[in-house]
Amino acid sequence: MVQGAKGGIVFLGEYKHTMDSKGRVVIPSKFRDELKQGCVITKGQDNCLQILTKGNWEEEAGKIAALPKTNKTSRQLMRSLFSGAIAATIDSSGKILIPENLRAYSQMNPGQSITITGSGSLVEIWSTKHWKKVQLEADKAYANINELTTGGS
Amino acid sequence: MVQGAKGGIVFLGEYKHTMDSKGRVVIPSKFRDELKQGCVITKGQDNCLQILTKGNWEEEAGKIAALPKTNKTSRQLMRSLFSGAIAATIDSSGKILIPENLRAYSQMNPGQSITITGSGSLVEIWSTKHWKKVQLEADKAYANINELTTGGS
DNA sequence: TTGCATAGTGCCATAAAGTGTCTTAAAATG
DNA sequence: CATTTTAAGACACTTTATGGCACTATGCAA
Repeated sequence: MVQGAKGGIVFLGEYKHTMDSKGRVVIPSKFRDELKQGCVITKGQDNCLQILTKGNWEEEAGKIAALPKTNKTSRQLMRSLFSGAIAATIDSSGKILIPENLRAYSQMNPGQSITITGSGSLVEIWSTKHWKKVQLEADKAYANINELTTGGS
Repeated sequence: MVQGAKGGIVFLGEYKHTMDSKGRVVIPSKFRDELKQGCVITKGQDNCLQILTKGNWEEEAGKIAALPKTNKTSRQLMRSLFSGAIAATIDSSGKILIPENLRAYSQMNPGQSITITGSGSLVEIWSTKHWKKVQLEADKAYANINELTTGGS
């Protein structure tokens, strides 16, 4: 809920771009203002990557970092979250570099099409090939939810 | 805990490097600034090595050293921690030497691939072979937690 | 002691990866 | 339709990773 504070749901839309030969992608101009003070890229569900604002990241990471290191599960959570994350900044032409391990995770390759989607409080990046599949499922789920919550606010 | 405060979560990402023929490894450039004033390498959990900043080491070691020496378990803990630790400095080309006893502990050999991961307040070094296993487990643990706390907060 | 073997250190050359910036073309805006 | 903004690709430049080589320090044996 805290993450809803200030400008919670700010990222909307779907954008198709191309990863350049060095593994960089252009961030849609509508997202840049929110992200330009710094952001963190993490591994998301279903092989996508997520871009979090600095604020959202700190909230998320803070929770995990506060866990006791003596506990094995805590250590695993830290390893998974922190090793799969990277701080990034948008360069003067609106691009960010996706590190090699995250490219591998999300199956993005230089020269290929990627899709960037706004997802409320965060941004997701997908290989376009993968996005198409996921989108179908998402639309289907949305139709179901609609039935369940008919008229829902 | 001090590490949770502000600059606590500074080490992020996953880097694959090679141990050179003399047992040295390159520290990823993103970690160097934080470590260049001196760091300590220790035996970590799960057969990894950890690199702590000087500050974190002193904090950690202080806690252990404060334990009652009359207690056998405390004495063992001290021996294990202090005998397995070594102060290190990053050389002019970004490398540190991993002493032979720590290489043995973590099963790293000259010429082989090692993986260096950021884990929030500390850095971990793994033989790549070993990391792959640990990473799977860690990701699984993270996915489980994520399901339970969907949406966070 | 001297010589030898081994471990550790420092530095350099090369190649690969990452970064910054510019140009052109396409798209959006008014 | 004119103007502005954005995406894509190209290129030069910088930084980083790796391997090699030479030098030093240390311990051991002859």
